[in-house]
Amino acid sequence: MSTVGKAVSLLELFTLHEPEIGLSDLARRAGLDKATARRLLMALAAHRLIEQEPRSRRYRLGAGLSRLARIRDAHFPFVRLAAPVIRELSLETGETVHLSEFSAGALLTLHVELSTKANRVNVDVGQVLPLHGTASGIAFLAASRLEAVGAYLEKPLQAFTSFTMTQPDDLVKAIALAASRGYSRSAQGYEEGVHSIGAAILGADGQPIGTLAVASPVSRVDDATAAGQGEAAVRAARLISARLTGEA
Amino acid sequence: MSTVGKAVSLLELFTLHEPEIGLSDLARRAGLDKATARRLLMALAAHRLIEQEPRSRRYRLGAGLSRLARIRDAHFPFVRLAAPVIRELSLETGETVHLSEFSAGALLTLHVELSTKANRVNVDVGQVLPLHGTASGIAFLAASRLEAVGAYLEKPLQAFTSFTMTQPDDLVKAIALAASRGYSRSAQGYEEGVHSIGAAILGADGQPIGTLAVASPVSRVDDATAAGQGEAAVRAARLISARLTGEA
DNA sequence: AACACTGGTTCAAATAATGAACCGACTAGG
DNA sequence: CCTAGTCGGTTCATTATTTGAACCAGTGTT
Repeated sequence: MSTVGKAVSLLELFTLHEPEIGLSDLARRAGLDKATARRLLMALAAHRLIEQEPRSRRYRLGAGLSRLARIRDAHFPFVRLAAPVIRELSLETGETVHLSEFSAGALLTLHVELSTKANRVNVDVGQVLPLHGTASGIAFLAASRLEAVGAYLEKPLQAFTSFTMTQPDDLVKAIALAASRGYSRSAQGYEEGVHSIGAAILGADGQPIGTLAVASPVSRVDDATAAGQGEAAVRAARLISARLTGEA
Repeated sequence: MSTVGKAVSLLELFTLHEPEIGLSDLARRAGLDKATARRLLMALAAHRLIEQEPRSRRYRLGAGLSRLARIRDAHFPFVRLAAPVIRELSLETGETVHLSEFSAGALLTLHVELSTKANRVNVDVGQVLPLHGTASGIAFLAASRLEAVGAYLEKPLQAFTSFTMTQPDDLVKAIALAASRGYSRSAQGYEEGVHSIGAAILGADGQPIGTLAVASPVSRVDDATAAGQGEAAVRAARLISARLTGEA
C-alpha cells in the first residue's frame, strides 16, 4: 500500500465510539510499526488532520478535517440540505432514517436520524453499504444508467446474510420493481432482522448521487406500512433532489 | 517534505472559491510533478478523500472528508454548538463574526457569519490567524497559562501590517488589558482597515480552545461601539464555553 | 498543419520509508 | 522494593517506495 494510503487508514481507525486512540493501539490495528505510525501521525498533525491530546498523549481527528469538510460542503451541500428532510422523515415514520452518498462503487453513510423507539435499527455514520443487499443500493441501481448496472453485476456479489440476493437475475428483478415503484424494499439482505425502504436522490444531471433509507425492525413492518414508508421516502428524496438542483 | 505532507498539501489547494481543480493545475501549484500528483490523488481517491468529476476529469474534495469531520464533530461539537451563537452575535452587532479553533500554534477559522452590510469584513473559513496581530489571538493568549504565553513570545513575531505589534513588551500589555477586560481589541494588526474584538472560548478544563471575534471596518467603530461589542462577545463566548462543558 | 494545452503512463534512478532495538516513565502484582 | 509489562517516543542501517523526464493520445486555437 502507498504511504499515503497507510496514513489515511490511520485516520479511518477513529470512529464515533472510539474518537481517541493511543499510539501503540493505532499501530497495532493499522498493522504498522510504532515508529512508522508515529511518523505518519506527525505528518498528519503538521497539517492538522490529527491532533494529540496533550494530557493523555492520545491522538484524535484534527480541526483541519472540519475545515476541509466545510469547503467541500459549501460546494456540494448534500448533507446540509438533506439533514432537515431526513429528520422530518424520521419523525413522520417513527423509524431510523439514513442518508448515503455514492462514492467509489459503494454507498457511504453520511447522516443518520435514529428512531426514538426503544426497539430500533442503529446505523453508524461512516458505514459503507454495498449496492446489492441493501434497499439503498437497489434504489441507487434502479436510478442508474443500464450500463452502470451491468458493470456492477459483472462482479461477484458477496452474501452478508442468508437472505442476501447474490444472483444477478434476482437483482435485476428487484431493480426493475424498484424502478417502477420509485422506491426499493429489502428485508435482511445486509443485516438480520432489518427491513429497509430506499429511495434515490438525483443530482442536477438526473443521475443518482446518493440515497436515503427508512430502516425498521422486520417485526414492525407489514405491506401496508412498507407502502406508506415508500411513498414518504420518495417524497423526501424528491424534495432533497429538488433542493440540490436549486428548484426549491 | 514527507509524502503524506505532499498529499495533504494537495487537499489544501481546494478552497471555497475554487472547489474543483485539474491535474496539471494541482501539480503546478503544489510544486509537484504531474505523475507524482496523480499518484497521490489516486491514493487519496481510494480512501474517498478526493473525488474526480467524471465529465471534466477535474478533482474535488471527497465524501470521506465529510465522514471523518462528522466523527470528529460528534466527539468535539465545537462548531455545531457555537454556530447558532455566532450567528446571533452577528445579527446583534451587525458585523462579521468568526469562530476559530486553536491548533498547532495558530488559530484556524472554522465558521464565519458575514455582516449583511455592504461595507463589511470578509473572512474565509480555513484562514489561519497568528496569535499576535489579531484580536482573537490576543484574547486567546490572555486566557492561556503564563508559560504558554512566554513560549509564544520567545519566537520572532512577524509583522503583517505597519500596525502589527512585534515587540513582546507591547504584546504583554495588550494581553494584560484583555485579561482584565475579558475581551481584546485590535485594529489593523493583521489586515489594513479591519477592527476586531476578540473573546476566548474555554474548554472543560478551563483552558482556552478557541476564540470568536467581531470584525468591522475601522471607520465604523468608536470606543463606545467597541465596548458594546466587547460585552456582547464575552457573553457569547461564555455561552459557548458553558454549552461545550454541558453547563447549559 | 502546427502549436499548446490537457490527462495520463512508463521505468531507471534517487530518495524517503521502514522496523528492530533501544530509552525513560508509568502501573500492577508479588 | 522489585519485576514484568505496558506506554510514548527515538535512532539509523537497510529496504522499498517515490520520483520525474520523456512519452502517449486527445482537444482546442491560431
